[in-house]
Amino acid sequence: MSARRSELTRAAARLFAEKGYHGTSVGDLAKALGVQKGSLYAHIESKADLLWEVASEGAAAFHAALDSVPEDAAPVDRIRDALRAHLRVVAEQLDVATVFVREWRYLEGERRDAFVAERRRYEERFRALFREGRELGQLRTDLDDGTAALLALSAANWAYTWLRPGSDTDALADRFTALLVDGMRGYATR
Amino acid sequence: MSARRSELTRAAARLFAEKGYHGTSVGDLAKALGVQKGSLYAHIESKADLLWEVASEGAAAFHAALDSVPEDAAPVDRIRDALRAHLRVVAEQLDVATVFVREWRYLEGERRDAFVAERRRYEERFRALFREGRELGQLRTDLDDGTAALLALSAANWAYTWLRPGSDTDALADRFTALLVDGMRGYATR
DNA sequence: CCGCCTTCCGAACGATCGTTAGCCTCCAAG
DNA sequence: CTTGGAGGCTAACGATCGTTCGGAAGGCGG
Repeated sequence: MSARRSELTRAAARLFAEKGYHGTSVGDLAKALGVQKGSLYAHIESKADLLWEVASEGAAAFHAALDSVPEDAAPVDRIRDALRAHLRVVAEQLDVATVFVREWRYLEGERRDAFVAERRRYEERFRALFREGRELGQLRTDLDDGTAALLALSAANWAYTWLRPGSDTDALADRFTALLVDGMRGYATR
Repeated sequence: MSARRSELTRAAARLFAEKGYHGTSVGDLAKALGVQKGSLYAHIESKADLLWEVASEGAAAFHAALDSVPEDAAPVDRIRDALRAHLRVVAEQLDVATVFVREWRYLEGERRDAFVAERRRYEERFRALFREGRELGQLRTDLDDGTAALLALSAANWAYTWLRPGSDTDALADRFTALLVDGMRGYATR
C-alpha cells in the first residue's frame, strides 16, 4: 500500500473518531490531505472502504494485543496482562480504537457481519481468561465469571472516552486488576 | 407539550439510537410519524432541537435516578442502589440512554457545553459515593476510590450496548456490587 | 357563525452529499 | 526516448440534505 494511501487511512481514523463516520464528508477527508475530493477516488472505491479498513485495523490490533499474553502464566497475571495490552492499544491508537468500539456499526452488509464476528471472538477470548481462572482455582470457586468478564470488558471498552495518549496504561490496568481481584472491602491476601 | 410533539421526540430518540444522529434524516423522522418532512417544522425549529431534547431528557432521568438513593444509608448500600437506579434507567429508556451516552457529542455551541456540565455533575455525584464510602470507613481505608468509581461508571456507561429491556437490572446491579466489594479472590466477609 | 390555532400538504429552495469523468503532470521502468 | 501508471485537477452528475413557504383542512372557543 502506497504512502499516500496510508495517510488517507490515518486521516480517516482521526476524522471518524472526532466527528463520526456520517459526520465526516469525503470533502473533509480531502481537505485533511490538502487535495480535491475527487482525487481521493484514485485510492479508494468508496468512503465505506475507509471505515472497513480502520475497523479491521482495530480488530487486528486488539487481537494481536491479546496474543501477547503468555498462555502459561497464572490466571490473575493473564487477566492483568490482557488489560494492560488492551489499554495500551487504546492509548497508542486512540483513533483506531474509537472506530473499533463506536463507529463500526455503520458498516454494512457482509463487512458488518464479519466485523461483528471478530468482535465477538475478541470478547470471548477475554471472557475465557476469567472462566479459566475460576476453573483452575486461583479465583474463588463460586465466582460469577460472566459478570467479572463483563465488568472488565466494560472498563476496557469505555476507556476510549477518557484515556489520553501518553497515560501510564500499565499502572492503570494494574489498578483495575487489583480492584477486581481484592475488591473494595477485602484486605490484601498476599 | 402536545401529544404529537411527544411522539416526535420518542421517534427521534429511537432513530438517533438506532442509526445515529447524522445517520438519521428529517425524512426518516417524518416517515416514522407518517407525515411529510416539511410538516415536522410545525413542531420544531431544527433537527438539532430534537437531539437537545432527548439528551436533556436523558440527563434528567439519570439525575432523578440518583436522587432516589437514600442519603442516610450505608455506603455500600448506596453504591448498590445507585447502580440499580442507573441500570434501571438504561433498561427502561434504552433509546434515551443511548443518546445520553453516545450521541450527545453532536450537540453544538452552548447546548453542548451545558450538557457536558450536567454529565460531569452526574459522574461527580457517582464518584462521591465511593469517596464517602472510604472516608466513612466502610470500604478499605487504602481504597483507590477514583479507580473504583471509574470501574463502576464504565459498567454503567457501557450497559446501553448490551442491556436489553426487560432484564432484571436489580440483580445485575447486585452482582456488579458484590464483585466490586468482595473481589474475585476475596471471600465473603459477612 | 366567525376566527384562530394546530397540523399537515405539496412544492420548492440552495447547499452539500458521494461519486464519476476527462484531462493533465510527473517520474520511473523498459 | 518512450510509455505507462500514479496521483491530482476541474467540472459536473443525480441524489439527498435541512429548511422555508403558502395554502388548506379541521376543531374549538368566542
